[in-house]
Amino acid sequence: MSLNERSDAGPQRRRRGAALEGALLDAAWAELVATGYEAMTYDAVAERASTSRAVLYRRWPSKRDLAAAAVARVVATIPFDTPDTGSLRDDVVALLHAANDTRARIAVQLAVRLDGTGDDALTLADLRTTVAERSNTRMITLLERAAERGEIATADLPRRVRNVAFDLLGYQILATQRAATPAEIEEIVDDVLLPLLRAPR
Amino acid sequence: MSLNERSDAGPQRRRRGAALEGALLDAAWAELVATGYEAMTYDAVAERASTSRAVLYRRWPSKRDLAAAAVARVVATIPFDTPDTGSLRDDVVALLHAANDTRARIAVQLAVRLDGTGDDALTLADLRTTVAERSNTRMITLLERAAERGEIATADLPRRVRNVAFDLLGYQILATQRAATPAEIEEIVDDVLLPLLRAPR
DNA sequence: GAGATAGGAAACGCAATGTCTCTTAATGAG
DNA sequence: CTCATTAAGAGACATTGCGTTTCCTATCTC
Repeated sequence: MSLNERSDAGPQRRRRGAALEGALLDAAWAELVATGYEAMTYDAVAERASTSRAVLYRRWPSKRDLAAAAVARVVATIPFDTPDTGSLRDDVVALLHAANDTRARIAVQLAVRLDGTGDDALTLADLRTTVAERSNTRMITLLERAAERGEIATADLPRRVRNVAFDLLGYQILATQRAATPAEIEEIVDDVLLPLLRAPR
Repeated sequence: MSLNERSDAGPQRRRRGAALEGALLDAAWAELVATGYEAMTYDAVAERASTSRAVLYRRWPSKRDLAAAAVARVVATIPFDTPDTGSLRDDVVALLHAANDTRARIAVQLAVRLDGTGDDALTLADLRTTVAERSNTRMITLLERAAERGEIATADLPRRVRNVAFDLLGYQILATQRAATPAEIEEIVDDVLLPLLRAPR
């Protein structure tokens, strides 16, 4: 007969500080993934985190604050390495696949949904800026490598051009409410980005 | 002492049928514009339309249905003519300006937000398809004219290329939660679309 | 006129939000 | 170790919006 130590363990201990906050945001994230933003409730998050709603309200005065904090924390964990395949096409395809990750997708969808005004708008602007800057710097690196290899004439391109692949992926995700398929990613790169980069200027 | 005829007028008359439905959707649209989807309530719409919530529920069983119907009705009123300026660049800029209209913007934002499943997903898919098809057919016309004028080599282009301007505009609107500026529209056309159309294939 | 339909009003129940009070676990200082 | 402070967790309460139902009666057709 097995002895379940967990259910017979000593009295429950209260979490405090960072450990508690981590557990709260984990629960909020799990609820977002499981049911979406619309259906997420303070009650559900509190129950999932084994806490009371007052604990949540003490930190995040609104549902959007809580959701934004949960997503911001998860976005920071996305492995967003800079690929180096030796070919620009394959580099960008790999980078777009990383951006197609569930975490990034939910972040994009949420950022668009929460068109906040007031204090929380700063959090959302930060979230969008963070995602944009991370993709932007990596795209610049890929373009510079390609220029060095002679694949493209120059890496000195308008911002619109540098961003076009990510913007199209972002729109794809938002318009379809699902992750992009590998074929869709290749379309973006093969039909739009590569011809655009090779266009005479 | 003034006599206020309106308050002393005969008994209020009930609206019926199409007249009532128009008034309901007008009110829903006004509420969407004034406060956004999140803050829109059945109570507010009913009050704005001087009706009861039951009247709304008899037609639209959920908030999203009501919002979608209001937006679909307004989208149909957008003057979405096909420009003919004699220059592809100016044609596309004009077309993007039309798509930047408040009505279209709110439609795009709402379509993305209401990631429906079940019966109402059809309404939303229709809304997205309607907007996409209208822009798509006009873009094809502009491209064909440009090819005839010799501005571009061919109008026979991948779907991704034909759609790139509208996709980028859509993403611009969603990412910033505001209408695109004229400069942003020109960027899309001058930095991305035109070079892409002239790229060798 | 009668009968059918549906608009409008009011009431009800439920769930989620938002708030408050109280008990007590947990931590740090002395 | 004790004591004081902080805040976690529980529970209760009020409000609001959603969703529904019932009833009265305006409106239309025959």
